[in-house]
Amino acid sequence: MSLYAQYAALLDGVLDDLVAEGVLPADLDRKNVTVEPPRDPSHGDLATNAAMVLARPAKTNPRSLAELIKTKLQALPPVTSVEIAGPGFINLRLTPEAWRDELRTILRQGEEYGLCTVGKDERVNVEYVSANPTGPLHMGHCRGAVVGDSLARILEAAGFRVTKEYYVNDAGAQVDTLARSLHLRYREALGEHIGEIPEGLYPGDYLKPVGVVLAADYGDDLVEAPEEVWLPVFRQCAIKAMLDLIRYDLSLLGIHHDIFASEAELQQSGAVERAMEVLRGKGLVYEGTLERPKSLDDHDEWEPVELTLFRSTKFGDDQDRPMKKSDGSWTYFGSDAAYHWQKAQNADHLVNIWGADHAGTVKRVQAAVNALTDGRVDLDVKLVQMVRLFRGGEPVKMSKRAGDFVTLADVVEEVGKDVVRFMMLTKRADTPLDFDFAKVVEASKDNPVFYVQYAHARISSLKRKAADVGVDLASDADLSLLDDEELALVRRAAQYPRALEGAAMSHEPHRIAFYLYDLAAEFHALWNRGNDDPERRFLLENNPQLSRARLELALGVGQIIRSGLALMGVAAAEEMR
RNA sequence: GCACCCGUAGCUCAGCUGGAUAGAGCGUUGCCCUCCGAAGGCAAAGGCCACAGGUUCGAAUCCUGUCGGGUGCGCCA
Repeated sequence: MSLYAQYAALLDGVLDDLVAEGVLPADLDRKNVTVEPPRDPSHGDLATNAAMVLARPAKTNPRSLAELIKTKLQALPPVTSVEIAGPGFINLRLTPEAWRDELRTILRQGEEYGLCTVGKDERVNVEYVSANPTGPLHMGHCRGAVVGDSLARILEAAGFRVTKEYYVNDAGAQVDTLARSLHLRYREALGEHIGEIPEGLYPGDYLKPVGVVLAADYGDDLVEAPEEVWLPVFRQCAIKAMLDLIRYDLSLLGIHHDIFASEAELQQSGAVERAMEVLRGKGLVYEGTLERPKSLDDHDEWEPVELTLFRSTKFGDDQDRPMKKSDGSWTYFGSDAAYHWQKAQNADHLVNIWGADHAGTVKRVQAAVNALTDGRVDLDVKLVQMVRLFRGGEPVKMSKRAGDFVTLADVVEEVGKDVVRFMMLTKRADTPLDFDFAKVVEASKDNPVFYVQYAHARISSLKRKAADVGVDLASDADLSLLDDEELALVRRAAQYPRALEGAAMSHEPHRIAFYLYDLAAEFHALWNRGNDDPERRFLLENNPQLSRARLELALGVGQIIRSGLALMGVAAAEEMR
């Protein structure tokens, strides 16, 4: 239980007492009562808004209720002072020993420190990447991959049971295109000169080795065969090869999904029919026509045709959405509705990480989930904005033709997995992100990756050098030797559990990166004191006891940095090179 | 036309799901350092949180409207 949660519980006890004494009514709603660190540290160690929130329902005023709470809080041993401030905040100060204890807790619990149970063991399905299986992953996929994977780690740390899932769009026209592209490569592997890859097919070299394998397996049997004969074979083979490629790309980032769900299998299983029948049973499916799309110009042609539609407007969508095309095949949304229903069978919450260009389809899928689960399961869609690539300030040019994109594998190879992952989390997901190959590997304070890693490297170096100044790591540290500035760093470290919980509940992994940056900045500031005044260095030749205590502080900070980086899927650096 | 996202310091962005005097980096200005505990340090200036209403003890945060920017709209996936 985090420090703040502990005091929230203590406060709860105080409120219970006040209820028992008849001061407060029993049926008070306390859900808006918080215990937090005050924004301004001069206000104290902890602050609660209890008096302000509860005064009105208790038919009293904040200041007098605060006085009652204050009296009881003062009796708690670790509390040195209680002040009532502003409109009715109650500010607590804790003894230095309380903070020393928190440091001991960090070191004792190690990587367990900060884990919490707000997830209540509920099941969350996080679906991310889900790129079409038509080629290697490129930088457009990278951010969603990192955001989704880090979010999954964070949710797990917050006490959710997490399933990481990838939806394979292997049922649409683009996988037929892929199969045709592969057929060309197959003929090429048999010695045929295929020339330029025609417009509309996938030109990338990555299909060549697959063509070679097929040439070895089938010889020239399928060169002259009609398309309906070879297409299914080539499609299946191409999809499998592309998924292997994608899995490999993801592994470069340390990403491994639990489930790869196939759209084609979903359709074959009859799940889409079943989903539609459920919706039809609720009166949410009908035959009708769509309005003319507003994006069309006046001269564009538009023929209204009768289709099978889902009443997503009942759930706030702009218009009803087709589930079935006029030729009887499923629309993407038709499958998708069934797919989300399938995910919801084994989940209490669904999270999708999507590119921001899919923003327009969020409502209809949420509508489908709501309808199919009768509101039992909620769907949160995190939209991820573009990454703009730069090299030394100049935009990296990419032409869409000829598959000339920057692949994820190339970027990871150039700057490393940890740099890529960290950088992808240095902004909120829904704002565009600039990624400059030169800047992200720069060794300077301007580079948050470096700055956080450098803090951890400094701490690691302290550990290595401890013995040189006669510090015995196995001995107990006398933490009473730490001064106020040093304990302030413990306060910052103790906010890690809050950062984790906030990131989990808001589905915002970037919060961890920002928290770590702040923590690192405060550590560096403390470290820099030693440059002006050698007596304030962490390790002192002539003072093993003080060195031991300060080392303990550093190790605590190092633990938090390591834990936080682990949530981001980033390895902590032992030294900088 | 409609929907979604966004609008916070000169620039790039945070702002802990409604808290106290709105923060950080860059840039600017001024001091200090040039020490491998390297890949700088300290400090200052800089804000009508786009605008106008509303909700309440309290709003950058929630609601409504307006203005401005981005993205999208299809029997594509």
